Amino acid sequence: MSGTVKPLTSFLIEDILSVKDGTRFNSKSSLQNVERWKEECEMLSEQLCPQETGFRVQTESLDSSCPSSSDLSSFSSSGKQKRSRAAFTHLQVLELEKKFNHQKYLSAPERAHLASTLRLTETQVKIWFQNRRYKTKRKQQNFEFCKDEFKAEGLSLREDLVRSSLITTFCKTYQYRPYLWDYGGPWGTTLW
DNA sequence: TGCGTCAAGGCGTAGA
DNA sequence: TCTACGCCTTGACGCA
Repeated sequence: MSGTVKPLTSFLIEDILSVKDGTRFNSKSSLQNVERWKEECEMLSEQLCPQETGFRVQTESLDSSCPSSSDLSSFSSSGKQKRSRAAFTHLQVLELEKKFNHQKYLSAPERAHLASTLRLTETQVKIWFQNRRYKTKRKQQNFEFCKDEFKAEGLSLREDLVRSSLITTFCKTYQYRPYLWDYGGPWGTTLW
């Protein structure tokens, strides 16, 4: 795992989802990211799946930015091995998200299959799902917390969430749990 | 440069 | 004992 193989770009889950829903992430940078991501996906699709439309995953298309074990040779100045952080490609995340939308847990064979399809290790897929479940849970908890707080203040939730500037200040207080402002996600319909 | 995000590390727990 | 999980933290990275 190393940083020698750089991903095409950085991106956010929001970037992917805001392609479908351009109204939610309308900041300048978000739009730029979306455009950039669309271009990259189109490029990849053309490159790798010339006869197919959309963003179908093919094994060949997932030349992961996931570092190989041979890249583990980066060391810090102290001689300690530098910790690396793999950055999955857009398509990998897209497929993982799609799978997660259908099932929150994978069996071993399913995980193995998904891992080989996406050219990731089974551990990476396992950890991704683990982190994803935790992220969703935190988001849910955060929402419940905010909801309770607003109820306590006598505000009707959805309208006032939009209207009131209180939401800004309130949730800044809880910015250490950023997931509330993530996209709707698999359980997003229960949130928004 | 501070901050947010996220893959991965680490620890405790449960089930087979 | 092994494996996978939840929970929380760490460290790398990109952005404003």
